[in-house]
Amino acid sequence: MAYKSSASLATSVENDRSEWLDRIHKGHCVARMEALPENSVDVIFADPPYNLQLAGDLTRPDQSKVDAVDDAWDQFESFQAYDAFTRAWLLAARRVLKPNGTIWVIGSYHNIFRVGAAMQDLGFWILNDVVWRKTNPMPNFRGRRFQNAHETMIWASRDQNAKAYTFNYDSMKAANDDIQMRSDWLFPICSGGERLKDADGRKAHPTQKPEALLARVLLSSTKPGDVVLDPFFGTGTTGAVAKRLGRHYVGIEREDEYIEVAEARIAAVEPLEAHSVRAAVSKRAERRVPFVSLVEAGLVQPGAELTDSQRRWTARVRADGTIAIGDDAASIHRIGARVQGLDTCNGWTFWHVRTGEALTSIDDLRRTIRDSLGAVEA
Amino acid sequence: MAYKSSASLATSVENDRSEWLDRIHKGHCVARMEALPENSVDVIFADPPYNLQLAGDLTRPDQSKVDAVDDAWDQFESFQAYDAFTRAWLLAARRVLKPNGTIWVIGSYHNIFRVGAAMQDLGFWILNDVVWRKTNPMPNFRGRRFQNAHETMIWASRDQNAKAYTFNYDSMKAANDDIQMRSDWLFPICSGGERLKDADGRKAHPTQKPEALLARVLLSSTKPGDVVLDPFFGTGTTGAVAKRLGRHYVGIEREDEYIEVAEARIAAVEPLEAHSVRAAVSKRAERRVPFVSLVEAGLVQPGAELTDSQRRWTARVRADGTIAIGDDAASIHRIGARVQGLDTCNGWTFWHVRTGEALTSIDDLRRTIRDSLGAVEA
DNA sequence: ATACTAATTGAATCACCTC
DNA sequence: CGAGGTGATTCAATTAGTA
Repeated sequence: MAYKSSASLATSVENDRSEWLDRIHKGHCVARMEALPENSVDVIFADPPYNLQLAGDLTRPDQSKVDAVDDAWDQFESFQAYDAFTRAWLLAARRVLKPNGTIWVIGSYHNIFRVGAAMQDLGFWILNDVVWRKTNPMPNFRGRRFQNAHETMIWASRDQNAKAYTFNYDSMKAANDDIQMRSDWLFPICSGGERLKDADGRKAHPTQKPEALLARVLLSSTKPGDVVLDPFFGTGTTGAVAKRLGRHYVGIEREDEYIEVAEARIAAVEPLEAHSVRAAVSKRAERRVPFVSLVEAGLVQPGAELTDSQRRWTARVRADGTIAIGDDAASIHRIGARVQGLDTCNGWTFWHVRTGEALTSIDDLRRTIRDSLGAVEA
Repeated sequence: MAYKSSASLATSVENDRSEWLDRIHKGHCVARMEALPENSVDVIFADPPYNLQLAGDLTRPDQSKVDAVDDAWDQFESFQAYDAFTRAWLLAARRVLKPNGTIWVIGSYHNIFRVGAAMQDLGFWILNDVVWRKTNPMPNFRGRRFQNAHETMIWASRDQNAKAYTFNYDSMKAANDDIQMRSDWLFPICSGGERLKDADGRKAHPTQKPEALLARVLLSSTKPGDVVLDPFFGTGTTGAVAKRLGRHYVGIEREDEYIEVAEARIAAVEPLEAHSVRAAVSKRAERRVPFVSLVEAGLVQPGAELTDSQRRWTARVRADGTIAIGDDAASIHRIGARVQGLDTCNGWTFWHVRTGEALTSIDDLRRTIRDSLGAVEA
């Protein structure tokens, strides 16, 4: 154990938890983690650079420029350089983790596959991958891909054989209307009053995470009094939520600017009373069911005819969930509007399918789907 | 091209698509893909095995077998073997893919991170990761983890610079009630009548995917008549959906048992009519109509005034199809950009003509021209 | 103050054709 | 093959501005 035989500072931090607990440590994550005592941390939450590799500028349809994450800390020369960085901090993280500790790492498709593979290579044992579905993600402005509407978190134990890690199954289930908590979570992105701003009103950090996300992470996998380490502390969301929930935090951050914001933020946090440290689960969103789901579910066949309640117009259903009159194909709403010469139309109530002599509104068919979805957040 | 100089079978399959198209090829996926002509496939859908204990599927680079064992070192060994297997089939897949082709790979947290990292290492360029959220996933019986309620698909182009891959943005958006399709999709798992059973009533394949999932994959990223390859064909979901949607399929499968089921299944599929399976037309694909055509058609008179929707600026139409403010004449786009102080502007949507008190966008006039052209051509 | 409308913004790997 | 012109493209929330 390199640590025990090293400098007096290291010995002192090991002997006196107050010297390194509930504090932000300035410096590089690897060096600072190496200075912490091994087997000392219950949970790690890590939000490492995503290595976005953005090329040119991107403008919205109104020609305004998208504020890209172009900070120096997100730039790597190559995948190899990113992998080396990833392995280095994961190794240092594993050393400070208790044998029954767990680690969360969040990322996007740009980096999460490399991170996940490195975690497996280093001996971490993946317990779940958890998808953060954003209620309000940024659109895809050029229409060249699917809207990138989620990020991925990997939750892993230190070792394959660690069986005594903390998972508060019952509180997760209770918080989720007595249905076990799924691996896909729905939260808004961090904005509004929660989003930290600098003196000029600009966002203090480009990638601040919502507190609700961190709260569910900590409520699911830590106990009150546990030690939570965040090696990419930023503006301190992990620390703020940990303090509020009665957990200890350890933050590591390189940028003075972020540290300053985080210190003030955490100082203002009032810990909840012990008995009220419970899950705050967002209310279930209303289920939106797109028309294509009716086709996919077989409730409406491709090629079937839709008609309005007066049987004045008919349109034909296509496999991709559009409907067509002749070669004019678009959504149920657009076609409904077009035949009536209107700007808008609620296709759900306008269009019907024939069932024998009678007509059934496709809105009624949608109800069938909604009922079958049951507890799943749409 | 190694292929062209190889055996006569290979030459014949290259020369005659009917010898390898809409067929199931029995054998190992790598060997069978190597026997297909390069640059011949539009889209690949791959559902590779991810049971790390499946020794039979895993071979070292030298093709020697790996013993599946479960202590830590051998776990590492089997990761190595799994990576070698993954790289081998991905390389073979990349060779048969057209330059603007795309590939879908589905997996769970057991394997998807290794697969994704390998794809990036081999030069594939990730376009999206798409989450399949299951409406009815298997519960976590021991209550030691979150319910594993999703799987992950990676969608990638063959090369970083491939910009002309197929993505039916407008189809996806129209099918989703005119909101762009997100990266998280909600579908039930494959069960009930869709789930194929053997003579004893047991499921014919352990990981049969729902047809609705494949339908959205193919409707989003292929055109009618495209060639879809599935190197882990199983019971042929990809083939059945491809045939139904008017796409060609190529299946590769090792097990006779699965091939038999798949053949019968696909034979029973009735293709939808052509008009039901076309993608919604995108504006990008529409015939280009230059502004001067509106002048030539008499829809806009030389000397007429154009104005923006707020009536802030006006420009005068000239007989040559340019527009002018004072002596400053240029295209509808250049002048639109100039008055707004922007780099670019879509003059079609920016400029309007006065019709009495109201304004009509010149884009609407263009539609008139396009409609009349369509009548001539169609 | 209140209600409505307009503007802003968020981890983004975001054209294509012709000359 | 590179330069330059044409022209396609956004969802949910918050915040600012206006009546």
